[in-house]
Amino acid sequence: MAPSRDPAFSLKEACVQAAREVIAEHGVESLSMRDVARKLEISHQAPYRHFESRDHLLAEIMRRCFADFAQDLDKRPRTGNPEADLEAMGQAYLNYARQKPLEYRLMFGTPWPEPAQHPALVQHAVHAFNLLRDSLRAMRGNRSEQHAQADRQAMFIWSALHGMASITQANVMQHLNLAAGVEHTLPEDMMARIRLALSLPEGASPAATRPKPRRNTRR
Amino acid sequence: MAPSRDPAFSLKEACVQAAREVIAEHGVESLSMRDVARKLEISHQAPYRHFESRDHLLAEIMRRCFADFAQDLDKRPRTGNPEADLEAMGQAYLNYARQKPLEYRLMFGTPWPEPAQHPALVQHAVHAFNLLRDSLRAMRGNRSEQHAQADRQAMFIWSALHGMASITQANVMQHLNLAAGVEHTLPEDMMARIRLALSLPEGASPAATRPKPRRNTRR
DNA sequence: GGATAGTTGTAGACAGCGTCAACATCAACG
DNA sequence: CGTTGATGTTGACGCTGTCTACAACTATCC
Repeated sequence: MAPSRDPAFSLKEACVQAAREVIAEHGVESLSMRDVARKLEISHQAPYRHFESRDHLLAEIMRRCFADFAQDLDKRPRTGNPEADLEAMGQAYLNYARQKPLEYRLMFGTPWPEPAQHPALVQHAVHAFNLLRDSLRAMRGNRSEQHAQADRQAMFIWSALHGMASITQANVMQHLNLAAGVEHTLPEDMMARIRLALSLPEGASPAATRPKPRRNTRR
Repeated sequence: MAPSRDPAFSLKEACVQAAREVIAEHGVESLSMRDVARKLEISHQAPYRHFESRDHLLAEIMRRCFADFAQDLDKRPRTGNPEADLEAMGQAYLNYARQKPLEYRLMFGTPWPEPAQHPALVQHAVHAFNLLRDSLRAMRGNRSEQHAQADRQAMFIWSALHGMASITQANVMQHLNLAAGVEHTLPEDMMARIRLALSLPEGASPAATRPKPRRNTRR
C-alpha cells in the first residue's frame, strides 16, 4: 500500500482515525498498533514513522477526545442565566459520557501516559476543566477567596459527575437491587443534589456546616 | 519446584498472594500469569491448574479486595450517632482509596470480567455497597419511598466519593492550577458538601429544589 | 545531470504474553 | 496390580510492541 494514494492523504491522520474507530467500538485495551496497520493495509511498522510508540498514538487520541469533549461542553446554547448555563454544562457532561462511553473511559478511566512526555494532552484536558471552573468563577467576585471557593465547587461538581458517569458505565447497578424507580431518575436526582451542595457557605469551616442533626425519623 | 513443600501449602493460595503483591506494587496491567509463576518458581502453566484464565485469577483477587474493603468500612468504631457513623464510613472509604490506590483502581476503575461468570465477585461487591445503603436505610422508615430515598442518597454518596477518589489518583490535579489551599482541604470540603446534598427534601420533584437564584455577587 | 541526504515505507527478528495440547508424576481406590 | 484423577512440566502457536536493517522516493547542492 506504499505506492501513491490521494495526494491530500496523510498516513498519520489515517492512523488516528482508524485507531479512534477501534477504541470507540471495542475499547482502548483491544487497540493494537498492528491492528491499525492491518486496517490501513500498510506494514506493521509504518505507524511507527508517525508515532514513537503506542502510548504516543494513544496520547494524541486522548488529546483529540478532550478537544471534542470541550467543544461539546462549550457549544451548548447560552441562556444568560449563569445557574441554568451551569446546569446545561452538567447535562452535556453526562450526555457525552453516555453517548461515547469508551472514549469517556479512555479520557477519565485509563491510566495516563507520563504527562511530562505529552504536554499537549495535559493542556487540552486542563482546558476542558477550565470551562467548568471559569463558569463558576464568573458567577463570583474576583477576590482570591472567591476564586478558591469556585475551585472547590468545580472539583465537587466534577467529582460527582465523574463518579456517576463511571459507576453508570460499570454495569454494576443492575446487581444492586435498587428500590423501584431509583435507577431511572438518578441523573435528575444527582443534579438536584449538586445544586444543593453548591450553596456551601463561603469560608465556613467545614465542621460548622453540619446540618442540624435531624432526629431519626424512623417509623 | 514441584517436589514437596510445606504440607499446609496451597499453590492456589500462593498464586493469589503473589498476584496481589504485583498488583499492589505495579498495578493490574503489569500482572501476567507468567510473572506469578516465575515468582513462585513453578512452570508457567501451573497456575492454570487453579485458575481457568487470567480473568478468573483477577476475579478472585477482586473478590478478596472487596471483602477486605467491606471489612475496612465495617470495622470502624460506632458512636451510636447515625450521622457521625455515616461520616466515618465516608472517611474510611477515602482512606482505603488513599492507602491502597492500585487495589482501589482494580475494584472500581478496571473493566470487570463478565459478571455472569464470576457471581462471587458480584456478591462481595454488592455486600460492600449494602453497608452504605443499609446505614442510610436504618436512619429512615421502612416505607418503600423511604427506601428509595435512601438508595438515592447511597448512589449520590458513592458517586461523589468515587469521583473524588479516582480524580485524586489520576495525578491530574497538580496541573489544574487550583487556587491556594483548595487541593489540601478538598476531602473536608467534599464531605461538607455531601452532608448538604443529603438534605434533599423527600419526594420533591427535582425541579422544585433549585435554590433561590442567588443574585450574582460579582463586584 | 548527478551525487547526496532525509523522509517514509517495508521486512525480518526478538522477547514477552495468554493459552492449548501432550506428557509425567503421584495418591487414592477398585 | 491397574486405573483414574489431580497436579505439575514442556513445548508450541499466534498475538503483541518494538528494534534493526534495508529500499524507495524527494529535495537539495555541486
